Amino acid sequence: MATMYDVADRAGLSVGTVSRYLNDSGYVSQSARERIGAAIAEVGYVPSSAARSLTTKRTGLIGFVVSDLLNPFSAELAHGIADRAAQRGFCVLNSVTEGQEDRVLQTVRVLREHSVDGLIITPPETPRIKRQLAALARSGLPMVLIGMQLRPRLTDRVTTATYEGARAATDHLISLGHRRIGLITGSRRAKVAMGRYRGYRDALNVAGLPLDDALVAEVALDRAGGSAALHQLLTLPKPPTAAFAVNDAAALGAIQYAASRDIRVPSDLSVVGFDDVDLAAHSVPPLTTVAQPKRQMGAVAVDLLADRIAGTGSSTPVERRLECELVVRASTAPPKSSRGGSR
Amino acid sequence: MATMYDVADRAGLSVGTVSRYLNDSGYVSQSARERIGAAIAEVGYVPSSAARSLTTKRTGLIGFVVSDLLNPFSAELAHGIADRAAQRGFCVLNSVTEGQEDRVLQTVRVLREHSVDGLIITPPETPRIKRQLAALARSGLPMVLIGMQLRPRLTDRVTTATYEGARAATDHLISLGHRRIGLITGSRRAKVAMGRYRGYRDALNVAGLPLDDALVAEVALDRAGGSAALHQLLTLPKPPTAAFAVNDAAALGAIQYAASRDIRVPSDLSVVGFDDVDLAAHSVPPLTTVAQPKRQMGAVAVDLLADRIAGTGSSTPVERRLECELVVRASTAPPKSSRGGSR
DNA sequence: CTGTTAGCGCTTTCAT
DNA sequence: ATGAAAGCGCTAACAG
Repeated sequence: MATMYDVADRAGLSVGTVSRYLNDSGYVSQSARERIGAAIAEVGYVPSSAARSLTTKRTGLIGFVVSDLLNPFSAELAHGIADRAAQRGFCVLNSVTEGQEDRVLQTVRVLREHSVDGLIITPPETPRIKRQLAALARSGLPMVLIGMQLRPRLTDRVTTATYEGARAATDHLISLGHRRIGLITGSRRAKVAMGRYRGYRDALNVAGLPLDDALVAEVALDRAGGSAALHQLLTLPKPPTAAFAVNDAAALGAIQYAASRDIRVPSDLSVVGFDDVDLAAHSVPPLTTVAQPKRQMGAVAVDLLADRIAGTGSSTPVERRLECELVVRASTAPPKSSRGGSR
Repeated sequence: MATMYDVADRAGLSVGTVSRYLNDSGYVSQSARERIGAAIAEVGYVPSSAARSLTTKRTGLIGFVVSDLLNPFSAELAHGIADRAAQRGFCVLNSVTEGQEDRVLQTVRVLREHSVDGLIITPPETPRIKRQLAALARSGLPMVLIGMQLRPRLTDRVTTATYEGARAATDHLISLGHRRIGLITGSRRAKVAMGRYRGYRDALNVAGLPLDDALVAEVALDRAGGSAALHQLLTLPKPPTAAFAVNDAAALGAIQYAASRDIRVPSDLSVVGFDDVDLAAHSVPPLTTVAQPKRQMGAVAVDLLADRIAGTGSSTPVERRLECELVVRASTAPPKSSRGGSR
């Protein structure tokens, strides 16, 4: 493997000059540039990142810690991260933790041994992890969290406006003319579902609609749960004409249940989901849902991290909140009873 | 950041001893071990990978070049790779090329600049890429290809037994009692489809069934193509009672077409796909299909690569061929005319 | 069993 | 505008 010395020799110059040429630092005459360029090509020189980082203290590597890349959400995130990272001259090391506490910790150690310049993490929110992450942040390792919050804010963070997303979803149903709207959620007390619940509640409030506890079904947020929830909602004395599920899996489960009962979606019942997983576009009917800007979240995370690494950027932790987008597809329509909906 | 010298000082020993301790090479007395262990903890020492790889010429990094991580196939592959890599002490740098020739080349350069110890690649098979890859292989960079073949065999490779998979799929249909089985494929001449076509043909042959050219529909391998193909097959004077599509997208398209024509799958028509994409398990009805052992492919690729990097392993390129598995779900059944099928 | 020392390939003053 | 030389932190060979 050719080194800088080979290039320097071939060009009849010194390594210092070659180095300056490579890094665009200091002066290099035109003739030198040309000779160096030629020499590099001739000897097939490839810089050694190891040697470089030994002196610069930077590796150009960033780590992305995520529970699972099969999940389309994380996969999109990873893409967003990788793309922007490449633009900014970084390579990304993704590591998968399957949501296991010890794997998070272990993976972070491995990443540190590889001297990553920074970390992007979407971690399970366990106390132990939070503690470890806090320690890491204090140690000065640049990092940005996606979604999670750290006790005293010590790192940059990117989140999405799920509250607003949930409101938009509910508003959409309301503007279609629905007056009884079911909510399919996990525990209302769970942090993740919190914002979505509030969005639903406030949308109802603002529209002057009553908040009926019977219309809130708390279930497991998967297909089976969604099915069960809809069953529960439809056996109510006054069943809803629409349902908002706080994730797509549950929404899809609800649609499935409806199909099995010969309830037509959207003519008999409107359904809205949340997340925009890719199945959502292919369900029958295609699901109206709230999309999080996954790609952009990744890009923003990288920007935050890169600035932090470069020493640019605010001295205090930054928080970037990204908008969600309501994607209207075919699972929502005005209720039967009120043809024409609003307006 | 503490260095090995700090540790050595603290322990009252020399860096040589500390290094041996860290690498389990050479002798280190028990008392030394203890003091070093303590010293490391006290100063919070973390080895510098840069310095290490500068001397060892190894980074512990491997690159995975793939067109797209959103695709569940690649995602699974990536998981398989990452898991096994971690076990064998490697970290993986995945880079996405979106199937673009120049991005493959560029990404490989970036990876080389980061001094990866080896590469795992699933590339688009263009001549230019093949040439570049061949050059790379000759340069001595350990690499393993997944799927693709290089002209004179220069690298390790992992493939799957698609021929056998296609035979199994066809045999399944035959054993169910089907006698007229349509094939939905891309160009029979295309390399990828070749093995699958042959598997279909040979299964028919062995069963003593005629190979009817009219039953082979060559179309684009997507949903629309699958739809069109089925339309074509069903307007035949003697339409088939089953169809084998060489990928799931086409199979799903066929099922969709059937649904639109009120043809019941599987009672009126059996359909088999190939790939086992995750939609396959969720289609209506769930699709019988041939699964490739994606996870295992990744693991095997890493093993091959790691051996190559370690200098272990055969001196000539190795090829590992993995079995496919027929996943029987609900899109196949005996034909109406022959209740009970075989036996 | 342990210490010494020469690089590894590059960046970065400091001279020139 | 360019060259010389001192490290960066570690491993490996060699001496002891």
